Amino acid sequence: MSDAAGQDLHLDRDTTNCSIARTLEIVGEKWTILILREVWYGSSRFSEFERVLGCPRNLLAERLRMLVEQGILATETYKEPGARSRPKYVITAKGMDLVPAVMGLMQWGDKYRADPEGPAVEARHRDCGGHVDVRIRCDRNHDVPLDAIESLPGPAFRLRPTG
Amino acid sequence: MSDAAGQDLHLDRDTTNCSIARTLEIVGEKWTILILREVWYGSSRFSEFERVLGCPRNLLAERLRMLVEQGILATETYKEPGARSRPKYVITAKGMDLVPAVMGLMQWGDKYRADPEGPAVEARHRDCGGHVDVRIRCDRNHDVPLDAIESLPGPAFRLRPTG
DNA sequence: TCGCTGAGTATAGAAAAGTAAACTCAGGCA
DNA sequence: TGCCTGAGTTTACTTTTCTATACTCAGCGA
Repeated sequence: MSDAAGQDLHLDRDTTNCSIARTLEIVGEKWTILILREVWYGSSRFSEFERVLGCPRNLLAERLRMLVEQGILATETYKEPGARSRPKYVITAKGMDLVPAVMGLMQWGDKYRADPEGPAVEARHRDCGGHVDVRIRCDRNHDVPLDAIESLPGPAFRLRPTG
Repeated sequence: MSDAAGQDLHLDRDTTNCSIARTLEIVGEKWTILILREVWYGSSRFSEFERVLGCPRNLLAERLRMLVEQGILATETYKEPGARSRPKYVITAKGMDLVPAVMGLMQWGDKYRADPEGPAVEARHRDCGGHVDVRIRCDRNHDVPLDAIESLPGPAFRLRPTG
């Protein structure tokens, strides 16, 4: 964004260790974030995901497998009376850490793509009932406006191998 | 997340007006977020995107067209001395509002998928140099821990048409 | 032991998305 | 006039996703 960033994060940087791209490798496929949304809203069973998402079962199974493999969801078992034990999916701490990203998407949709009445779902602070939103802060506790964020090369910054 | 949310945001809700899904309709396709990342890091020209992303031109053209159509990017012209005017792409306020979502993805990648040395890019507060991160706050200015967020039906909440 | 149920797997055909490479087009300049 | 360049378009091919349906498998209860 800044001139400094523009100069330093230049066109020859190695983009293979980009944190954004690496996250998208895991959650960037269709359905994945929507599955997390449903977990977050309270679903945990295969049939629940299938019903509310209306997504193909083979893709659902594949995405769930990947999310478990990545430690974003974990499997537990549940047992309805008179039925055998079956697996269910619960979110892990690693999965919870995706909440800010997903809430960021939600906040943008609320602002630019909501129905005239407003959003379909509201996020609130359980303790005080206040409406929550996603903000950028710095470690000196300033609220950082979007245009005051500067992107600089970090410790793993590399140039692209020439060729 | 909460029991209340689990009860209310149930399996028969209408998911067609979900803000997360609607945002993903626009930025959920491959390359789109990476294009925004590059705009954010300072690129603006077709050839710059192509070079740093290594993505196919037809998709790049299509994604840029969509981002402009959605008002996330805008076209301007630039002119190198001795060359004719050509288009370039700049981010709009609507596009800047996607920064929290993208920084959320970045933050997760920094935490769980970074190289041993650390992240490739660091975001800082331009005014104080402090490292920035994405946080959830409520409108009474509490810092909201991820497990204290409650999702409730909003004004546009609807049940799915039965059938 | 038989049927039922939730949670999948298997498979096949159609549509959408992605990739690679060749081609176009406009205008400045030699 | 003809060449060069950035910014695309076109086309052909491959891969991924989607849809639909059929099938499996384990264990509880009748």
